[in-house]
Amino acid sequence: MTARAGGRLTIADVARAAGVSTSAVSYALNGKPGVSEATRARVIEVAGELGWRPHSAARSLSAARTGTVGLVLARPASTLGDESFYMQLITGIEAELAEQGTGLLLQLVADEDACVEVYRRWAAQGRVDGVLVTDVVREDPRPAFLRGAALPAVVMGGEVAAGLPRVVGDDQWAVQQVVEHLAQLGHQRIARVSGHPGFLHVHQRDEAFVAAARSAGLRPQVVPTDFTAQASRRATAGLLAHRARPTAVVYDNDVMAVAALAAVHAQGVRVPEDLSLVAWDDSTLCSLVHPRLTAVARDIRALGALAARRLLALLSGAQVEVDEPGPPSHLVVRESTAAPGPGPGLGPARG
Amino acid sequence: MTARAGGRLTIADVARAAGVSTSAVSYALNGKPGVSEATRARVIEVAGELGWRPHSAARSLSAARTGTVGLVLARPASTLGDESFYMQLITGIEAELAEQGTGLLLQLVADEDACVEVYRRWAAQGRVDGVLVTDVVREDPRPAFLRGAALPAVVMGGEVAAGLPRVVGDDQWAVQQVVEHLAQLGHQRIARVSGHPGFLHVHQRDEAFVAAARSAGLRPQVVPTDFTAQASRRATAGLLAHRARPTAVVYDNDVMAVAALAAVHAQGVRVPEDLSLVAWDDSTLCSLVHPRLTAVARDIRALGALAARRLLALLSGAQVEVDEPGPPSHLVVRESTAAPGPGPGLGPARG
DNA sequence: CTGAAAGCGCTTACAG
DNA sequence: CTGAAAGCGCTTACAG
Repeated sequence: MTARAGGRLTIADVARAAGVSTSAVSYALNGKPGVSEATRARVIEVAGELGWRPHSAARSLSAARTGTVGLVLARPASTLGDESFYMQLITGIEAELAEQGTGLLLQLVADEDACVEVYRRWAAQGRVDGVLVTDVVREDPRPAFLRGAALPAVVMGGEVAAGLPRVVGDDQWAVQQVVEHLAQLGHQRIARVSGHPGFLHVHQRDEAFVAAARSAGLRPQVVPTDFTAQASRRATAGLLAHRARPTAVVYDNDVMAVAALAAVHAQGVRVPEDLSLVAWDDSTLCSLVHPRLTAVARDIRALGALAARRLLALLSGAQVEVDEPGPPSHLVVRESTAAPGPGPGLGPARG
Repeated sequence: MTARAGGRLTIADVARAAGVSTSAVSYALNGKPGVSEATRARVIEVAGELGWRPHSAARSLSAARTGTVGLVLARPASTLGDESFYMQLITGIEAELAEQGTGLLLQLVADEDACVEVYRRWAAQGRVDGVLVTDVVREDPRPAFLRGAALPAVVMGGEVAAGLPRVVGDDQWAVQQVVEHLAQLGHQRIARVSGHPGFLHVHQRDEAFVAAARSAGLRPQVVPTDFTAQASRRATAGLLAHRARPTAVVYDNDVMAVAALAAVHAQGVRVPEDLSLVAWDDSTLCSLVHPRLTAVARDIRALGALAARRLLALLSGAQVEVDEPGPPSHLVVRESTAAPGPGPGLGPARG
């Protein structure tokens, strides 16, 4: 009942041990008709005893499916490390894939064009059965390529029509919740320190923010950044230097919000008495600091899992809706937001 | 010059287009002897024009190598997301692998036993050429399995003999730097809020900490945790409640250090006037807070890259040393460490 | 230096 | 329900 010395255990070994043909083993293990239930059970038992598993490459070659899904991330290494978003997303994706015995091939690249090159190579090599796409940018070359290359794909969190199946966010709704929260507290001038405007979700949050603020009678400002702590400090300092400074600022990630908190704190600006702060994408980090940050929370893991499940469905030939809503956002109100101070005076000199 | 309709482009198409045999194409593309340089050049050109790439599964099956390396992480999803360590490590690994055209298969599991199950499956399926191992625990089942399964592996950051090639850290040296720094500032009682004691590197840092403190004439304390912010707050509160409270605390990750900073700050304890804080594994987070945290910095990306390079060398049959030093640690002194306050009095009531 | 052929380990029509 | 055989797309001895 052991493999021949030096060799790999193959389907032939299992067939021999079970006293059936190799095709019977294949049918039995893959849950296909063509074998009696008695034979199927015996084959499964024998395979288990021997510890045989179908050779991945052989199966891929004959079945024309790899059992692997690809994820290419086009963000700087520092961003990937600092924002828990990506690891949470990967965790969610992986959990779903693992459940179905599918592997995750991960590659990190510099930009969307490099991303397309990876897709092109993977498609030519038959390396993956499909890919998961995130961080769609304006004029993103990926959707068009993926449609043309016949490489199945699901876009995560994209807000615009990409012509690909998508798990869509509810950013617009979430932006409204944030603005309403600030309006109810009595804020009149609110600002948004946003991420890189090339990202579609950033652009759409920007527009939603301005629209929601105006319709609530507030005066909005938007400052674009590159998602880094340094850019956040600079943007925040710029906002606070104005005569008509905002009394509340919404940041596009947790790192920028926390960096701003520390920076304004060091200048004697009190949060939330002098300035209210909101972070987008709640994280452990937001609860780590003092005061804890009010934040827009999403179940990123669920987003990843949902996208993975959809891709697997797509690969198994199921009909899938083009758009499916992702996990809902909700505002987690903590201590960093409160009613604005009495007047334009700001800082420790006040009171 | 195009593939036949509906079909995949194969080596036969390239051979036909170049007017040679398929074996000549294979030799030419793989840089093997057996073709003239003129033929090789023409084949490469034709393959490029057609956009042909060897089919991954076919190559794996015949060449008995997958061009893929595996990484299994056995940590809770929250830890993976919160600590930038993992994404930095993956970034470093991936950069090195990508350069050599090797893929990274990533899987997340609950514990070391589940990790072994994945290795077992991968080995049986011929899914990867080798694996990278991190977070070695006491009585870790993985090294023994990997040696037995003939699955090539390199251990990252392990400090003990695992019988596998390792990229080793310099934790002992780093601990000494931290302790010396605190001793020079005049601290007498120092504590270490360490991670889960099951991890070998944690255990070894614990021992090194106690030894270094004693030999410097200091009084050390060690409190084990599970690496979470909550455990850090509890451990820190416990330390500060003692009569002979420490005047400096070293935390085993950035999240715990930042959580403790916020917690003691909320209680009126000033950092560094009343309490000095040190974080292990510097990160963006450590520079985000106020005061910025003194921290032990390592080039995690370089660690990942080095381990990946070693594994690739191992796979290509090169002789590799069993132990190779990883990137050196160094102490980054910032504002969270200073000389201890004048007496046992602590908190806002003082002075 | 080149070509025809076997073989990697599966899956899947196809005939019994 | 079962078995013999072709085929997936490469690599690699082996004979010319």
